[in-house]
Amino acid sequence: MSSNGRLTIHDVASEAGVSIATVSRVLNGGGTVNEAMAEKVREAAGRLGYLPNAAAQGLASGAYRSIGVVVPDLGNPYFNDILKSAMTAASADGYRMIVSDSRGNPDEELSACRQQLPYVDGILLLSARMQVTDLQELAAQPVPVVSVNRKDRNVDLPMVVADNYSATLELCRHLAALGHERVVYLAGSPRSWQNRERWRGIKAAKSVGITAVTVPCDASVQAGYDSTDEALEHDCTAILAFNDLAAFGVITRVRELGLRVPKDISVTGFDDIEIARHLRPPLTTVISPKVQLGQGAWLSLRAALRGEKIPRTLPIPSPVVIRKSTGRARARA
Amino acid sequence: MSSNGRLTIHDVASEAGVSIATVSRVLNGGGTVNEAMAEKVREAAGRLGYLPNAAAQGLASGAYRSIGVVVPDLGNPYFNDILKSAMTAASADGYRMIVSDSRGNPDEELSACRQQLPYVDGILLLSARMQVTDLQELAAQPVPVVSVNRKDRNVDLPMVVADNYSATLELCRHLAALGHERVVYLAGSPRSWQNRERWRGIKAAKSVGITAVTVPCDASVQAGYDSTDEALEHDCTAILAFNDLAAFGVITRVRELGLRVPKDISVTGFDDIEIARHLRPPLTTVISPKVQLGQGAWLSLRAALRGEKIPRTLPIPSPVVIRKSTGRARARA
DNA sequence: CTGAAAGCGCTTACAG
DNA sequence: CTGAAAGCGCTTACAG
Repeated sequence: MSSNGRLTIHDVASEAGVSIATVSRVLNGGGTVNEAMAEKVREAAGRLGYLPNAAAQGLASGAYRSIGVVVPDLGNPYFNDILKSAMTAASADGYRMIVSDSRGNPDEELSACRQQLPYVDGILLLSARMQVTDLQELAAQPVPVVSVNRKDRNVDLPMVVADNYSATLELCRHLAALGHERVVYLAGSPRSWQNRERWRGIKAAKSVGITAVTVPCDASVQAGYDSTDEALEHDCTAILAFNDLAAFGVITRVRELGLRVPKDISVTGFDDIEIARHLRPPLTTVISPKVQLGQGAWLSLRAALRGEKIPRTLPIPSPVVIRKSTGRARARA
Repeated sequence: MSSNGRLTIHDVASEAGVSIATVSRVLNGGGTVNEAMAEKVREAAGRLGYLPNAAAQGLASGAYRSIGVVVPDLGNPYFNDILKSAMTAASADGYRMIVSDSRGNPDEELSACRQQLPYVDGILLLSARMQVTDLQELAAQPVPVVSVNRKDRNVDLPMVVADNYSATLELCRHLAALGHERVVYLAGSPRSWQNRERWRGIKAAKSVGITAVTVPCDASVQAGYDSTDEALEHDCTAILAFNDLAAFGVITRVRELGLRVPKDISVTGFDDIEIARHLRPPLTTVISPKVQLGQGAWLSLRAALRGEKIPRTLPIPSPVVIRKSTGRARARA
């Protein structure tokens, strides 16, 4: 046993009376080993409770079996659900995850990636907010990187994205069919690709007769609550919130003002988090395919690690869920 | 540059015309180095964009600068908030985190810890559900482990815990003062230490005249919703939900049944997540000190890494927040 | 102050 | 089939 009290491959080797090379072969399935010997090794390893040092394995083999994940905000359930799904898939393949929180800061995002590069096999980038040139820098280095929910035509990286644009356009079609013409979009962060895509979808809805204005907001209940008064000044019949949390805030405030949802005003969210269907009225929203995004991200990264050819963009559909927070447009003032 | 395309310390050394030992000293501040030489090294490292391989550093120095974190459910915002807070503190000290999700499974919890042991400097265990004997096994090995929100008198581990017992007792005192006598506790997982502590607090409230029965529930909106009918059969005047999400479900269901909160029945939660104050009525709950738990966990672990003596238990107060979902008890049937 | 060398715990050609 | 040895990219006594 080494001085710091942890077992090494030498302990197992001497316990089993074989060389460390044999121990390594038995435990990793490399080469062929005499079955009796193999059994002795397994037995010794089991008795001692030996587990190989991953850092040493990585160094020796050149494969660390670990991937770095950079997240804008670990406190946001949306990212956590994607992270969880990716982690489940990755750990089934024997990979562990080193997680960094960039606190929504583009610089920290890049520096976290750079730091991880020398000792991970690949990197998963969730909703990257860094500059295009920084993304290009990452695309140029030898460690595979997969970008989730951020697409850029000028970046050569596998990109797994929810189809925010089509989803939002679909949401608008639903509103148009209910007679809505003038809506307000409560926007998320301008650095967020998803926010830009949603706004693009809303603008495209002009083709179905929807005119929209933007009011700055954010991805929280409080932000939705706070932005509602300004939204209502625009004499709209529907408010499209950046996400479900903000929509929750909108509904709370709208009711405080004595208005009814959806009779006086329709409200929509985005993501379909658990509480969406429990709100009163239940929220019309868009299902953000978090599980598929996480799995797709891992599958893309794994393919890249194996040197397989993969499509540059993997768009994942985001279906609209119509509930009770949207209804026929009232006549405007 | 090595064959896999990543820079090594040798690249920097030859670029700067010095030995790798000198590069190491300059970059780590070990020993004294001639300033002109040091400048050349820094310049070369900067120009090449060199970053040391953490696995190699860990192997050579015996300190991996990484800690393992085992979480029951990465999809639960409660754990994420603690994780985020601990990560912020740890990364300020130069430590990274390897995160494992045990999916609420005690066996996976233990095996995740065992796997991490050979290549991390310490382990953070959130709301461990494993058996006492397994915890004892972890306490016995050389890598420091800190347990968050799980206390056991028979385990010799630093334990950072929210004072669930006192908080729940306090919550009951508040209800007693409003005339409540008979309440229902919608319980969380029986494997959860926090659940057991909350129930202990409620039982202790017998001293202030509160009688309670337990109805099985869980930590989600849906579970709260589903358990409400059974709770109401117990002819109580207040329902104490395991957490805020469940309380949300309770309120939704109670209103569907035509009852008013708090006029007909009082409802409380636990955690004070963001939506708690946005519910109608705003929820009386308990602040779960997630930030302090995360920070406290890191400080304890850091102290252990430094070999400092630390108190075995660090209890963190959980203040009650009284809002509008609790009111005077109605006369019972 | 600086460098050559040993060593961290593994894997993997290379001999035999 | 098995072991001795080189090497992964670093750090750190040890000489000088």
